[in-house]
Amino acid sequence: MKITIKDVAKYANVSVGTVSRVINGEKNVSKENFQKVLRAIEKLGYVPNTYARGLVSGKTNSISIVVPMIRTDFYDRLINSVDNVLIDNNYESFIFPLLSEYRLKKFLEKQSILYHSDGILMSSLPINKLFKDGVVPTQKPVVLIDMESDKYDCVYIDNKNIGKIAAEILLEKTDNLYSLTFVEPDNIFTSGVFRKRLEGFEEVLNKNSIPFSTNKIFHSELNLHYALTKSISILNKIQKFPVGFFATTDLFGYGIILAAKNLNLEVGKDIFIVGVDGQPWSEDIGLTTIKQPIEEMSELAATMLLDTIHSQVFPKSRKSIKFDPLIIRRVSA
Amino acid sequence: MKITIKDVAKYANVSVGTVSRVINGEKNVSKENFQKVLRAIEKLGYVPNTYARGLVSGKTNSISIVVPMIRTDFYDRLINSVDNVLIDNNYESFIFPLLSEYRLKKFLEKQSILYHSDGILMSSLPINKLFKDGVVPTQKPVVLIDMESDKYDCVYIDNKNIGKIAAEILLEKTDNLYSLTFVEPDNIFTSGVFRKRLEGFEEVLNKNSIPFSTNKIFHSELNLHYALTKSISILNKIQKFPVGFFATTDLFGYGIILAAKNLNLEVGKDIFIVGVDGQPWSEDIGLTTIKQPIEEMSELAATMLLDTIHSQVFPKSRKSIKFDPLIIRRVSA
DNA sequence: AACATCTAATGAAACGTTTCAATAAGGAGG
DNA sequence: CCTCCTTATTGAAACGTTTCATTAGATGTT
Repeated sequence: MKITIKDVAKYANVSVGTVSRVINGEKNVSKENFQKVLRAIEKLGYVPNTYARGLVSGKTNSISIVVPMIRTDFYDRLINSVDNVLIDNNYESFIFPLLSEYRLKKFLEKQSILYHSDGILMSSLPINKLFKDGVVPTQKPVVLIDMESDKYDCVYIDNKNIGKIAAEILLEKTDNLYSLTFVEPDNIFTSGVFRKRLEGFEEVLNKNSIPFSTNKIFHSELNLHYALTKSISILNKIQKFPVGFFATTDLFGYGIILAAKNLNLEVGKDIFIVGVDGQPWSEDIGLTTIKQPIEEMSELAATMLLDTIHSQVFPKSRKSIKFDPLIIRRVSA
Repeated sequence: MKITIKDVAKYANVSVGTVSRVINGEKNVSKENFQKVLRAIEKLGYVPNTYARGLVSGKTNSISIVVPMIRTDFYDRLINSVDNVLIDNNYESFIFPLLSEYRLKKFLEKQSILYHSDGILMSSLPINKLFKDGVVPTQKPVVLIDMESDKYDCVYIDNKNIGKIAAEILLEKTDNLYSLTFVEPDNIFTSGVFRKRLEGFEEVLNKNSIPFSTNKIFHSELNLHYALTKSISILNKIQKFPVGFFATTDLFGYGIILAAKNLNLEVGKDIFIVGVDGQPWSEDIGLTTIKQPIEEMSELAATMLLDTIHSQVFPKSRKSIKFDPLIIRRVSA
């Protein structure tokens, strides 16, 4: 049989209102009754019904985190950082990884369970491609991470700037420059970060009148196996050394380093490499990398979201917060 | 302003009961009224309130999927397969990756949102370590994937058997055998699959009186970088060839293959390798592997869970379903 | 002593659905 | 023409909370 708040009230010999106030940690409960209610809850094994709560209060003490996938370090760190903020505020999170076309379609509909939490945190998605006019189909507060929008609060890093920084670092060493990058399929999942990074890179080279055209840009899939194979074939073709590589993600930097070792090229002398992401293992392989402060960004975004949820003031002013990347120099450049 | 079922009823000039039946696809609605209601819903932008629904019906048309982490191919495939079953039944899924101690703690509590769906699908977790007496704190139906229990329906693969098969394959080639495996930390997240695989492997070797002790077992972390580095140092120490390796997961097989190529060893001649998982990329690198039929297992588990949810009969008979692994032979063994 | 203020507690209304008993209308079978 | 099903519809009860107006008593202020 189901235990309801009424059973608790009866057992503790108080009114349901009092039990409710105890559960929600509100004041105006005598110490004596507070204890009586706690004991009753414990004794009866009472668990508040989320649906009844949500129905009447409109609050659920939960938020939704929407991410394109969950197979990378990036989102792992993101989710953990958000959770850290939620703990302190007694919130829970639902994670919604898109993963497939089916899931995506579900999540675009306004009746999706995604929108039944108190707020939405969305990361690394092309909001303007996904939603008509870039508007998420909900009245609930929305905060974006690693995305830009003029309609919602957002916390992001300037990917173009990452490319610029990479160019500047590599130019200290050589102007014989190449890039290994990922061609994002032109689908609704992709936000174009790789393209933006490369744009920034090209911009600096152009400004310095250094020749850089499509024949200097190579492509890989997002796995080490492919990156390594590709890097070996690229390095075999290169005539002039030293050479510099902008790896638009650390993974590619890893592939290039492995290939270089395979071909007996000395990293930091014959070949210079700058990666992006600041993966923990980049240290082990001596990869110079440009790191995104994911933890800081995620925590700030979560805090902003909770603030908006709790705020009574409408409309709140929209904030757009840009973070600077962190440069981590190692032997590779 | 919020649009409720009453607004729809008024607009369509029918009763709320009729609107409810339309929403839920029940019969006994005239074609005319059906269309009128649909138009009203569209026009007013009505979205049913999940909380009101859950409160009165006790159903949510959603299930929870609990996984230890979400950064591997295994769970990616598992979730997609489950989703495929859910689509056909108009269900949605919530994914609960444990990820951190905090999340774990949350999910062990009986009031966790995890238990507010219609059923729970749990994968690859040490149920007896996590829950007292191996009992999940809910009355909702539970089905386990890649786990064994005498209390719940489960769909699993015999990991010990995987080790046995690996031994038999490698013994065709050589009895100079080693293993590269993962030492699962003795915490509440780990289910001991790696240990079981190795046990099966050792059992066959013992039966064949082949010397195999701890000095033949090497350990790696679960990332390619580590596996590769470790493999190189191992192969450098090995004197006698050919040599055979049981990689308790494909990832380690990959590391060994990369290391072998690095040291100019011919895979399939100087060195034999058997991996576990049947990752898609194992084909590209010619890795012989023992695959778990994740898709089949997951789909079956999801179907069983939905059956139990819809079943009126209690108690249902408990089922324990064991799958056989698939052997995929390639150049590496 | 009179009045205002604060704290603790109550009980009922409200939240937005589903479900169910009740009713009406139509058609089939005799 | 009567009875019995079947189909379509209604309106109200029920679900388990939170919230709010109300009350009562205790405390403080003039």
